[in-house]
Amino acid sequence: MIHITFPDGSVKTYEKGITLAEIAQSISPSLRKNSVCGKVNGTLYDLNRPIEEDAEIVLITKQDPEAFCVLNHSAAHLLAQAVKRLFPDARFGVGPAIDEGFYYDIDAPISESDLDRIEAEMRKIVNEALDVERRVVSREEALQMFSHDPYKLELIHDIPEEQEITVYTQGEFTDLCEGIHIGNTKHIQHFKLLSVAGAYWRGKSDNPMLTRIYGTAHFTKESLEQYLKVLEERKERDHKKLGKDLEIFMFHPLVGQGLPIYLPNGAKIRQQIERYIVDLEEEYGYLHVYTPVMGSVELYKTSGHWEHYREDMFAPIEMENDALVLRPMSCPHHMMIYKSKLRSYRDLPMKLAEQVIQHRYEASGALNGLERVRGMTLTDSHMFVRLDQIEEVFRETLELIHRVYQDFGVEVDYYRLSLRDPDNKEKYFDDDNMWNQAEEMLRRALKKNNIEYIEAKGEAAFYGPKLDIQIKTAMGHDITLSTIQLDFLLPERFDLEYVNEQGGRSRPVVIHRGLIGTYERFMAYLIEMYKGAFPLWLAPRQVDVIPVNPHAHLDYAKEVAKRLKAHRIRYHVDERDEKIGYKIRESQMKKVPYSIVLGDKEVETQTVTYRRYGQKQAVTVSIDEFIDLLRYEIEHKVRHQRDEE
RNA sequence: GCCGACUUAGCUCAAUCGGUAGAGCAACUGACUUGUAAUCAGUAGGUUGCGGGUUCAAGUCCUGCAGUCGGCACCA
Repeated sequence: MIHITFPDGSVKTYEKGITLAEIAQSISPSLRKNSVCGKVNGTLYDLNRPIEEDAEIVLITKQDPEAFCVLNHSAAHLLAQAVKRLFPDARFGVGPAIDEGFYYDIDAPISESDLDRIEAEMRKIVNEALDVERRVVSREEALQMFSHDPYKLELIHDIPEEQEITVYTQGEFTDLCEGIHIGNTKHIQHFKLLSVAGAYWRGKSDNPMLTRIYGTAHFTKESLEQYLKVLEERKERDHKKLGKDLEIFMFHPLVGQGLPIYLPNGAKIRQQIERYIVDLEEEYGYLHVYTPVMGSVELYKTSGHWEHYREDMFAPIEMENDALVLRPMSCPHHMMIYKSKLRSYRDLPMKLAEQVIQHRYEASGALNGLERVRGMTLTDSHMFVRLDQIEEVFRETLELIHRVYQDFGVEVDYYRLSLRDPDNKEKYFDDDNMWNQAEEMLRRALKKNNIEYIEAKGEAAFYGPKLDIQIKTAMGHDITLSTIQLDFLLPERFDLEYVNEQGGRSRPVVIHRGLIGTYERFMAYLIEMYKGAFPLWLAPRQVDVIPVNPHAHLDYAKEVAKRLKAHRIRYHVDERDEKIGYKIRESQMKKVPYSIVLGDKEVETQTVTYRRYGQKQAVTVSIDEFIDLLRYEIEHKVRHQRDEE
């Protein structure tokens, strides 16, 4: 007999070898039905794995987040089994659960058109109701079992000696796997295969490419349908689609890949952002500069960028006595500004800022609408500080970032302390002392500001560690929006100095700061977040002025327009001979924040009747009240909710 | 760059087995004179991404290239 302790502290005795499934059943059949797996003394257990000794147990039910992961991991095995039946020669890589579902990497000639029949085969296996059995095998046995599958063999060889090797079997199919799994294939009822893609074996581009099949599995039909609806909705808010519909930006092959053109609407939005940023930076004591879009190759050799990023730069233009590149970043230019005269400790911190036009030769496959481009503008800053100023500048920079986030409604997903990978001597500047010092300083600054963060090895810049602020886009992409980077290297490379209090020479530290990343990526992010319905202060057109009868009410419309213009409100008077419904519809589809209708009633009472984008009701107010309303909303950067949401 | 899919009018999409490229919206012209999400009629709009091939005949089949998208790798 063994003693089982439950989460509430109660203890019961059971036969040795009892399973979590049986324990759950003994409590209530519905608990058994709702359980997916469990923890035994802190270790994840399948429901049907025997418990051999006294243990504390926790049952994991369908409502727990881990359960979704277990279901999807099991769905991945189900997928693999189906593929194996249809493609007997298939070889298998790995097939984990991910945030929204699962995938399996498979070496087999599968294309999107095969998904339907693979899915049908999966349903067949579900109906076969195969038990899923866990088994511990010896290393030799494992090597024997997977002798036909080079990928699995590689995985087995990488399992540490002391670690148990487990396999899971369902029907004729066995997979190398740590678990945990759902006990029977019949429990995987609601799933869908979504797409196929190429993926390098083990994520290394030197390795062969496998076919990755993505899918998603859910416990209920409703949950699956809701998720598929979310995917549909994402398509609707894709910045590439909205950017075209709302005439915000365009690309054209004749202009060049990854080189965006801002249309008048997009230019207006960007202009508002730019004004806002520049004003705010001014408030925070930044000094704005302009530097050229090119730089000599020598400049980038000095900084070290040439050595590290040469491949990702537009090729040099060879001139009479010089070789020039389109600059991929502005750090070296700003270093030169610092160096242009002798600085005193009293001059620091010196915060240079610029809206930097820069070009990077991104891989063609990396380009993605405005999110990843080759020609971009970065809100960049380089701050030259003394060692004792690092913490204060860091704090102030965080404050600035958070203020911007608040005004735009940006939500932080997580903070990432990006560190070097000490084993990768190629990628990172080799000076342990410098790295350790910089990393420690960043950690301390983060702690002082009560920022919770994760540490990520191998994410640092070549010249130093950084804090990256990660955002989840409406499309589900994880992007770095802001970044604060500590740099001891470039001051060294450029031999930067200041005269210290003792009259000697000291070296400043450089803090690189990205505030909203590039305008391009930020625009993409905003379009998706706002679903194209920009808040009033950013909207390219703020008010549509619609006379009921273009003949009878045009004079009044123009009078109102004149008042709007006096307050720098961006408006358009719709003079066309169309019905009101038609013009309102168009105004709403263009997501103009305010549509105002002017007819006999308004002329008589000197009022306007407005309708807010996305809302149904019309409100009549005096012209003054209307303008006050607009001005309030612009000044406070109000973000609006829609009726239907 | 790699794997896969896609590319037809300004936009969204049709075109059966290879057999005369078509619709809605937008644009333009005219009528209607409009009170909150599409008034009616007409006109024009195409080297089907670009090039090569197979065929009596190619939007459709084969092939090369380009671009876009979904991923992977990359991301100072």
